[in-house]
Amino acid sequence: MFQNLDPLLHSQLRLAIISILISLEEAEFSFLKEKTNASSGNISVQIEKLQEANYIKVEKSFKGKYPLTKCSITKDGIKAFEDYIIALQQYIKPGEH
Amino acid sequence: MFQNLDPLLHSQLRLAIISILISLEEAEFSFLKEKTNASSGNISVQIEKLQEANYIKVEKSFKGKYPLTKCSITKDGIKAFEDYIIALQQYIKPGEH
DNA sequence: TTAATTTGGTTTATATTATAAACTAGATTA
DNA sequence: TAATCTAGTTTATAATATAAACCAAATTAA
Repeated sequence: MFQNLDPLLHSQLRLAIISILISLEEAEFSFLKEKTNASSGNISVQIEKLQEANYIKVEKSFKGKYPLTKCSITKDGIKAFEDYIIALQQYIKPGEH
Repeated sequence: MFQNLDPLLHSQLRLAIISILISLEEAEFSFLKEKTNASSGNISVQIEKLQEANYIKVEKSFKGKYPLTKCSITKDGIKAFEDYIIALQQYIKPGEH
């Protein structure tokens, strides 16, 4: 009846991150932070979780002298996001029970 | 950019409960348990939380000799569910960032 | 008739998550 | 050279979800 909702995506902040990355080539740490209004610490932790699951790729470099973290979504991430949306439909579409 | 997702509804089990109740006059404890595949304990706790928030109404009576718990959604619950869905659109609709 | 099982739950404990606070390392500005 | 800023990470705490244990009464089975 109700499919499970991928717990990795069923989190406000991680869902927002994936939602941004799905329509962008890549995004910087600070960009994600600004768009999501999350704290650095929270973003840092959630990015790591998404990376561990191979939903996103994280590249660390330098912009001039400052560290720079760029994130992009992976194939697995796209798949997971699509699956999540499909599962979610069952919860938010009325009249299916 | 991203609206907050009501944390009371952004939970797989509570969302499933509300999703069922939105299209039904009322539902029994055991019905909700069966449809959601959750444990009694989990259902019990989540029903209480939804009730505390006044998202659902809980009526306790007896069916013959056994206790019977019936749940139904309230106006507040309907409003919260609708708001949740609207907020959620921003996360799952592509190309809005 | 009494022991085991079932119904319909609640309470409590534990595991998982999310969030906030503190911290790091180096760069910049005053 | 002291304070502040960038760009984060690590650690601690609070909140949540889930599982396990428990309860009272009813039923069934030996």
